[in-house]
Amino acid sequence: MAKTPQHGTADAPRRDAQGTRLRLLDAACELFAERGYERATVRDIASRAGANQALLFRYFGSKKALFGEVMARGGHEQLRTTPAERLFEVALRGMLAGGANGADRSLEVCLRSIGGSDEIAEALRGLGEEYADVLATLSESETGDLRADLALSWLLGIGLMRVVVAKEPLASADPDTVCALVSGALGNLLESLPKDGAAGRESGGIPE
Amino acid sequence: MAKTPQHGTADAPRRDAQGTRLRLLDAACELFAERGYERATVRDIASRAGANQALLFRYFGSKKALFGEVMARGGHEQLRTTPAERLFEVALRGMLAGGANGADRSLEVCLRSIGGSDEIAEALRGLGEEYADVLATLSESETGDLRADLALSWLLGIGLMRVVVAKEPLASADPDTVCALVSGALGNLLESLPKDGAAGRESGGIPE
DNA sequence: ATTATCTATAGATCTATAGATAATGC
DNA sequence: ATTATCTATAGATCTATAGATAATGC
Repeated sequence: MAKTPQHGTADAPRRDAQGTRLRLLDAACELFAERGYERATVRDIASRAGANQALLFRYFGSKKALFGEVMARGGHEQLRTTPAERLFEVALRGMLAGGANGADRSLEVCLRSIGGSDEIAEALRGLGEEYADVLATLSESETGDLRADLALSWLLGIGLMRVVVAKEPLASADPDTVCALVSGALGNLLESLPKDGAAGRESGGIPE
Repeated sequence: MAKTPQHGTADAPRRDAQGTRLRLLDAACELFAERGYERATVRDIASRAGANQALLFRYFGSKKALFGEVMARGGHEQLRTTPAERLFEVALRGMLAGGANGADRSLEVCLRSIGGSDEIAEALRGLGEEYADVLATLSESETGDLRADLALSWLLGIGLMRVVVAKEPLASADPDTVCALVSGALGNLLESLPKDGAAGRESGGIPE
């Protein structure tokens, strides 16, 4: 029983500040997504990271600061790398997958943390702002911003009922089926351009 | 300063167990809706009710039991008194009003309390079950139950973004505008009956 | 005498910090 | 010697309870 390595990887040094920091960040991301901000205690997080609880404060300062780093880390690559017209479906599929692959769990983390503190609501508002801004470009309507908010609301509501509340049959529904139903209903909302192509538009439509 | 009545109503007796119980229930309903289950402490609730904190336990046993009574009290009259085809709009308008009139705040309370404990998620699942069951009767599709869940998800997502997160422009949007946009997009989802009236249906449609 | 109300406090968490311990690098 | 890690605990909440106090009804 001598030399038992406390950490998962085989060749990790016994004292590795950067490694411990990263494991804490990973553990926090998981636990925040599983239980939300409030219910994931710093001791739980440190325990899952195989680290001492005091190190969490040494490396991040406070639990809130750790939450901030978790939210910032996902980096919202999804937002930057996904073209606007595909963003909704990609985000929806990520939510339906529930972090199975390397999906961005930022929205999920927010959903589970709602009501915890005002900072959490602000974090979700900020994240929602970014998504809605992109979605708003899809609609040329005067109410494009509102339509984008409504689309985002649906996305989050589905995540809430499926992932957090586990309402059946939605919780076990096939992602393709859900996507098809939602996309169909949402088509009319986001693409305000009449499909029959009313005359008078200056820039010609770019066919796919 | 003698004889200062501690309670709001003028002619209330100084010792009134039933009255105190009711004030506690009202205060709990308000505070749960404002802050969610976790952040509304028993001392806050007792304070708003103008009662001693110990009475809350005497009359309800525990904070969870009080929450249960609050959720049960609304009685979901909305569910019983509203015809299925109007339920979605009525519930949506209630959510958009945010308890301004005597609207049922049960869904709002749930939304703000999500993530607090498993019992809360169960409460929302149970309430969602009742709403979804009614909404499912609107669709004759094979996926009617799923469609109902998706409609309910949208309703809750809108409540989440508007009431809890306060995302603009949704938070300040005109209820009529929101209703029109959502109803328009949802029409295709819930009423699976083809509008062009495919032949072969046994019961004749009842015209409005 | 009954019982609605109040005081005081137990007991369980949870975040955060101060200071001790021990593994590494020079 | 430096610094990653650990121990112990302060300090702040919050739910819940035991027992004292005081307003009502007979």
